[in-house]
Amino acid sequence: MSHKPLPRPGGRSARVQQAVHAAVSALDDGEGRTQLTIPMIAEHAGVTPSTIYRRWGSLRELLADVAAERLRPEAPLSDTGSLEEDLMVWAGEFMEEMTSRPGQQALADALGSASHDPRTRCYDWQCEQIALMLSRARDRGESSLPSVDTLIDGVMAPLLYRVSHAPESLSETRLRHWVRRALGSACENFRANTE
Amino acid sequence: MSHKPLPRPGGRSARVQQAVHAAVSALDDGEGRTQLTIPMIAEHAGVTPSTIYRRWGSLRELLADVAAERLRPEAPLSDTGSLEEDLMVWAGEFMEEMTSRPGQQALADALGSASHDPRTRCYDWQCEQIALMLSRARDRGESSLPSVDTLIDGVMAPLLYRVSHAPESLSETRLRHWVRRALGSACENFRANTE
DNA sequence: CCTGCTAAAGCAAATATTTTGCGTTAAGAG
DNA sequence: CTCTTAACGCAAAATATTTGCTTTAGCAGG
Repeated sequence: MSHKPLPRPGGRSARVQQAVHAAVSALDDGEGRTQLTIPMIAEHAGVTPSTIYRRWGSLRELLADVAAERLRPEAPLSDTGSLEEDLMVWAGEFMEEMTSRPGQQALADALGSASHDPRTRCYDWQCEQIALMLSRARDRGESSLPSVDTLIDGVMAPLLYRVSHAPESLSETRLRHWVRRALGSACENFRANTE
Repeated sequence: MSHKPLPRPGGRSARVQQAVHAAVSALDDGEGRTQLTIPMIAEHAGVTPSTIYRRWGSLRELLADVAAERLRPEAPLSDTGSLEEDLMVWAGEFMEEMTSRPGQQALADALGSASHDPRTRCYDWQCEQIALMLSRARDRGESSLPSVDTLIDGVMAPLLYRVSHAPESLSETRLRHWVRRALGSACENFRANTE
C-alpha cells in the first residue's frame, strides 16, 4: 500500500516518491499542520494531486509513510564497548528525537495509520538494531545476554509508551533504570518524579 | 479541544456530542472506513456538518475523541483476591479487546491524534485503575507492592507496544510473564514464540 | 537499438468536502 | 423573566477529491 514493493523501482516512480516525501518534510517543518493539504504537497513536489491520491490514498497514509521513514535509524549505531552503553546511547538519541515537537508529530502519524505497514516497519528496524547490539556484545564475550524480546518489552515499550502518553515523565535516569533492569541488574526500588 | 471542558455541559451541547459519538460508532462498526465522512456522520446524528467541523476540527480528531472514549474502562474492575489475578483479568480483557479489528482501529485513532488529550486521558484512566488495584491489595495486606509506574512500564507498555506493532506475538503466557516480573517474582528465562 | 506492453503520471470535468458569514436557538446567570 | 453569549443551523463560496481518458516512460524481448 505505501511504497515498499515498488513494481517499478527505478526511474520515475522513485523520483516521484522522493519528491513527494521531500515536499511533505519541507512543508511540515513549519507550523501549520492543519493546513497541510495534498494539493499543496503536490504543487511543491511538482506532481499532480491525483498522483498522490492514487498512490497513497489519503493524507493520513502519506503522513504515516513519511513518518515511518523519519523514525528509521540513520546513524550507524555507535559501538561503545558495552551493551549497556550502546543501549543508552541508542535509546537516548531516540528519546531525544521523539520528545521534540516534530518527533511527537511523526510518532503520532506513524501510529495513527490505518494500515499496519508503518508500525511493522518501525518494529522490524528496532529489532534489527537490538539484534546487532546483542551480536556485538556476544562477540565481545559479554555473558548472560537478554533476548531481543526482553529489550523490546523492557526498554523500547516503556519508552514509546511514555513518549506518546506522558512525555513529561521521561528522563535519562528513568531510561537508565529500564536498561539496567532489562540487563538483569535491577535496582528494584527506583522511584522517579511520578508527575 | 475535544470535549471534556464543555463550557455548557448541560442540554444541547451534550445531546449533540452524544448523537455524534453514537453516529460514529454506528457507522464505523461496518467495513468502509475509508468512506466514513463528516457529512455522513452529521446526517446520521441529525446535525449540520459545520457543527462537527467547528467543534472537532477534523475527522481525525473526532475519531480520536470517540476512540479514547471506547478505550475507557467500563467494567467495575473485578476483585479476585490477589493483585496478580486482578492484573491478569484486567489486562487480559484489555488485550482481548485490543486485538480485535475494531480495537486495533480504535487504538490507532487514539494514538494518531495531533492533540495530546486523548492519549493523556487513556494514560490517566490506566493509572487510576492500577492505583485502585494496588489499594485493594494493600487493604488485603499484600506486601512489597510495586508502584504504579512499575506496572505501567512493566505490563501496560509492552502490552500496548505489541498490540500496536506486533499483535501476533501476544499471548496469555506472555502477559503472565510481564505481570509476574513486575510483581517481583520474575522468571528470567522466559522465551515465547519469537514470531 | 528498436518495438511493444503496461504501470504510473498528467489532465480536466464532475463530485464531494470544508470553510465562512450571518441569523437563530437555548443554556446559564442575575 | 430578561439578558448574554456559546453553540447550532443554513447556504454560498472556496477547496479538495474522484474519475475517465490520454500520454509518458520503464522494462522485456527480439
